[in-house]
Amino acid sequence: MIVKSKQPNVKGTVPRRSYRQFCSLARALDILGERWTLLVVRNLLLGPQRYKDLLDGLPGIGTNLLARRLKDLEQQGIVRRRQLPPPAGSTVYELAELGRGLEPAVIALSRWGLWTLQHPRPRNLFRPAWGMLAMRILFRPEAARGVRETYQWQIDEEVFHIRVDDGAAEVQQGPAPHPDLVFTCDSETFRGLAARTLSPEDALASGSLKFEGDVAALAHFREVFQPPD
Amino acid sequence: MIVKSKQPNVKGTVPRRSYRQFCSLARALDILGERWTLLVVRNLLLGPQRYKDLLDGLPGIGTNLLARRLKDLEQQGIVRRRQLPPPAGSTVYELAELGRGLEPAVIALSRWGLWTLQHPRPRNLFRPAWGMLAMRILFRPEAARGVRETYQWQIDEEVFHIRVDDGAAEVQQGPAPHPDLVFTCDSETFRGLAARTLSPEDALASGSLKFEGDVAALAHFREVFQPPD
DNA sequence: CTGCATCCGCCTCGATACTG
DNA sequence: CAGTATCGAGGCGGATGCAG
Repeated sequence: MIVKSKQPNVKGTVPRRSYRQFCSLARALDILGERWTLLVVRNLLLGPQRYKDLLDGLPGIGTNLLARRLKDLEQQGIVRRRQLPPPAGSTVYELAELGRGLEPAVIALSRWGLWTLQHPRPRNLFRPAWGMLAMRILFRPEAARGVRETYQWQIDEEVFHIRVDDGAAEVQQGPAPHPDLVFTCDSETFRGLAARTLSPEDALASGSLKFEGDVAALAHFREVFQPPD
Repeated sequence: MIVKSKQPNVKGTVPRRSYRQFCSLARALDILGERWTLLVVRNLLLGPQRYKDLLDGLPGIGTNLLARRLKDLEQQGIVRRRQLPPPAGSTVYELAELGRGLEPAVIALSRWGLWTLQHPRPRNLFRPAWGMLAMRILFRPEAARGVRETYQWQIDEEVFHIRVDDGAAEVQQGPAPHPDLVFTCDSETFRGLAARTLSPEDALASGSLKFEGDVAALAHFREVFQPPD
């Protein structure tokens, strides 16, 4: 005789599959362990996104699956659905407190995965937003003591900024009010920088990477975002 | 026309499902994101395990799935298969360098998941080994400066130890040579301690938790393994 | 056009049985 | 003890439908 461990599957109240272990890792994976879930969180770490933005930023996800993940994440209190004020009026998804608390875990997993970028797969896509995650990985809090600067990155048509404030760093999409430094490059160059297969020196020397701003700020940036070698 | 992105699926050389993104998080999840994989790593973080130990420590996993996960993890260089020297002679699985590098990510995810233990699910199982993971989470490096002690935990029939060495902590299964402190309790008590629904004071007062050793070491332990509140 | 819902084929998962 | 073989159920991926 087969005993169903799940409820009769009332539509909308599906009791998610669970490891049924009293363990914080297992419980975390009950919530985040399904396919695409952590990648949705990754994309939302840069700021609120519309449904369409998420679809574009998650190439390969099915539109149905994205909808389901967002619904689950919202129900779990990780993601919040919000209407932008007029005249925009569009709905955006953003991380709730619980979701923002995932940053350390996302960073830790990404840092572990850094080695894989040395062995690139043939047909892998790249988005500048994912490269900004690498910036978050390379950030060294102890080297940022006393530093209070904002760095802006313009990669092709996309803009991001990093706000460093004395040991803390925040990476967000969009321009910053008064950046101390503005970098400009194309997506290909940024890809190399993020994967550390292209050194900043070479990129600056070849002109594929340009910067505008104080030279002292550039020195700070290079000091603060250094690989742990 | 439908283009198959995968190879003809030759047995043994299956090209694993991939997000196909040039992103360290996506690549990490290509390797670790499938069901049970990180839980296998969690169990191996406490030391080498036989196949049977892993099956017991991962209730709910199918034996076929465990075999497949171990094979994949070994091929990825995360897990190593090793024969114990005679007279034991049994095969054990242990983490390779790459696998040991996963500890920060596992800790980070577990720490995020700690809040879930306040809302226990009805039929969730518990193993002392999972509680030792909580110990690793509660460890505060800055409070362990200058501390160089070993704490042993005897939970029902299982034994673990924690070696603290000036800002670093290592949690392993089995007894320690010369522990500075030995705790003894049953699984139920330990579960409450790990979930922080039972305070050490109450446990010691009620006698469900006993300790043997130096009182100064007990003070150190309490200082070093404190919640971040 | 955005923001989903529905449908369908395939592949992974989970449970059990079985073998060296 | 240490796995392999088998098979049904369900999650996933891709295409398409549809309402605001």
